[in-house]
Amino acid sequence: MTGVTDAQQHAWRELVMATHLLDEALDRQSQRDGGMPHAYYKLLVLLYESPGHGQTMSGLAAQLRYSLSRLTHAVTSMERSGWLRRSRSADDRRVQTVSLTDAGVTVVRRVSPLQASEVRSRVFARLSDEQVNQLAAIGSAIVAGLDAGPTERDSDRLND
Amino acid sequence: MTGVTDAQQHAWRELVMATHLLDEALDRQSQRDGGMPHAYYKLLVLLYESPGHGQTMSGLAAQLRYSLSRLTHAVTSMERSGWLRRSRSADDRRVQTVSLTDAGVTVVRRVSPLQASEVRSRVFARLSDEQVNQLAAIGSAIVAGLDAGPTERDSDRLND
DNA sequence: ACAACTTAGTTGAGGGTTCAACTATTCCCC
DNA sequence: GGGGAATAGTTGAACCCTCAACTAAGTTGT
Repeated sequence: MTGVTDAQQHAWRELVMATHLLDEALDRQSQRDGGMPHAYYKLLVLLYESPGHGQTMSGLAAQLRYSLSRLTHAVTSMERSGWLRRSRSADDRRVQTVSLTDAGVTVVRRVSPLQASEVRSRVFARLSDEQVNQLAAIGSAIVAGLDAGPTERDSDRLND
Repeated sequence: MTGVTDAQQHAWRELVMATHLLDEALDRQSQRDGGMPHAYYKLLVLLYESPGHGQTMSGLAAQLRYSLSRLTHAVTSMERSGWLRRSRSADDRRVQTVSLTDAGVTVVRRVSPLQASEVRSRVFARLSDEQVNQLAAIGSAIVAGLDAGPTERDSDRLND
């Protein structure tokens, strides 16, 4: 008795398909407009919104929920592309501070309106204001459920 | 004037984070319980639910919204793993029919309850019945907006 | 002050996905 | 019935991500 209702089953399938299509659409658009995967673009945007357009590797990884390894590969690649630069911190020499270059700032400013327009026309055009609020609530519940790794799976005390 | 409201912005960020965490969680779980990425598991499930546990490449690709190339690579890999088998159709020799092996059936039956339990405890445990219905509606609106590729992007007649 | 531990980040191998080019078969139709 | 065009699927290279092992620098306890 796994106890998943039909309504849950249906919602689940829609959700999984929606996330699949969303990921594809985002990647394709970031690739087309910015020449990078969406995961990289999110990193640029986060840097853009950070004080001084810069942050440490660990800080970025924590906010994006990327592994440090993934972030290292990403930063290495984007550094080659000229969008950002690394610099070792003076007081703690393990720490790398990553910051946007001018080219990085430029690309964010160029791509983000395109991204916004696409999001608006392909997603929000079909949702009522009420659904937008529902989506925010549901999204944050899902984030809460998935964030911070696998806890107890078998014991499962939450809902018996 | 990109015209994205604050509420939309907020909902968007929750949605993007939720899909990111969801993808990661699904992949990690499929990898742990079934030794394959979630995209592969979805393919097995679709085959499992198909008449005779079989379908053509194009049929699978269409229902999963995978490219044929992706599907070819996936099927090649899963054939090596022994979960499915290809066979060329007799009447149209371009067509490949893919079908589950006994091992494939077994792995679906073994993994799916684990998957369901995880989904229930990590996602649906935090959503009310009403939110489940809202999620289904929102998910299907998003699928509708993203399915069937980029149409007009600049003209954007839907909402002016 | 030295060893053990923790924190910050890197590396490389392995596997998955995309994209563009390609083969093979069937359809259309004149 | 033969020459395009469409359909079905494959291939290989490039790129991204994961995982496990690793280096380097700081922290702690004694």
